[in-house]
Amino acid sequence: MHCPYCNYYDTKVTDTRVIADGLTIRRRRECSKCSFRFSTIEESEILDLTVVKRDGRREPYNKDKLANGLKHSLEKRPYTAEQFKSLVQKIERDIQRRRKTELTSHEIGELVMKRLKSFDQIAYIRFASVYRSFQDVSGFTEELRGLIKARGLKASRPRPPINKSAN
Amino acid sequence: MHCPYCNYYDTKVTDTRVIADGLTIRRRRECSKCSFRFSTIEESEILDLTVVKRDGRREPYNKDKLANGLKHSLEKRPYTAEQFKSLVQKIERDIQRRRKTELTSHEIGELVMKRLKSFDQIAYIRFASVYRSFQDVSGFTEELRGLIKARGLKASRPRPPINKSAN
DNA sequence: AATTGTACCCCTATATATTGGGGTGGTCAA
DNA sequence: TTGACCACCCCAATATATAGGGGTACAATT
Repeated sequence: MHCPYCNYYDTKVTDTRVIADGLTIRRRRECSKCSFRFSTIEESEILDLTVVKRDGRREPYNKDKLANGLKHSLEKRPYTAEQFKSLVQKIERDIQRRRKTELTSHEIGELVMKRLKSFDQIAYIRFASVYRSFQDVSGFTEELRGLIKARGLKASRPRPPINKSAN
Repeated sequence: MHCPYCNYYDTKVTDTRVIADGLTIRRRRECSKCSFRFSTIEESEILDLTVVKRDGRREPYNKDKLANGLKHSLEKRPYTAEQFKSLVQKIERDIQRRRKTELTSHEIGELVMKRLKSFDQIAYIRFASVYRSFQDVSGFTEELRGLIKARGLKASRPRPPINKSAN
């Protein structure tokens, strides 16, 4: 990896730590030429997945689009950056567990809903009303009714930013 | 690094490629237990920098905040994801070249402006009007006058998404 | 005032990743 | 329809990173 300071092509690793539940590697690197030190992060990334949209168009999977959709549903809702990151990681893990090179945006939407439901119920309803409304209105209103009855529409408290074992 | 599929702690690298002008390493990994294959990305990350805000409060540097500020200035402006990423990388490189563990938000704002000026002049003006307005109004209006005269307020065309040599 | 967490630093033996070669299939643009 | 580009696949020799130890400093939290 190149040096961010002088752009020399060769840098060496001086320290390696596994962090965040083993999902991330943090390295400390040093430039072979100017000795500049810097940190790097290695993380899993979904690179070769094609998303098939409702109209049939296909496009490369894009983490930012997932994150933006989630942020939209979570607008003005209480959550920390760590909690959000963990949510995205869980959804991406669900995607990877499908072992597919193509997924429909609807399939991804279902995975998102599954995780959102236990993360923040208000966001879940917002998201679901977009992704499901035109498919099973009756089932969705049932769901809504159930939530209202059970919890009086209070959102579930976002969990503390602790990554427990796999989920 | 743990396996995203079965969460086993040990995965092995099967392939390594340096990409994006040497600023990024893409690895292909395989789980020692379930043989699941996945990709990872290693990138430079600024972890130990404290930002001193105008009111004196100090907080850890946060790439997302930088990105959000930029996106705000670039609202409705034409640019690609690659161009945006390259812009953020350049600014972070400028930050690293300062070799400081603390920077004021004003200093970061200056670095942002320097890069934004050649990226998109409309965004530059938007950003500058926030970061500079209360400090040197006369200098800023001079700047504006110059831009209007020289270019009739047309933004510079975002460059094609090619990363040339260091800058 | 004490504790937790994070980034950072250093060290060493062992195991692992890397580089460079060669190659496939798919998508996108010319 | 041809070429470019990207993610992916495989192999083998060499060089490099890793894990695990132990440690400092600082900030935020309790």
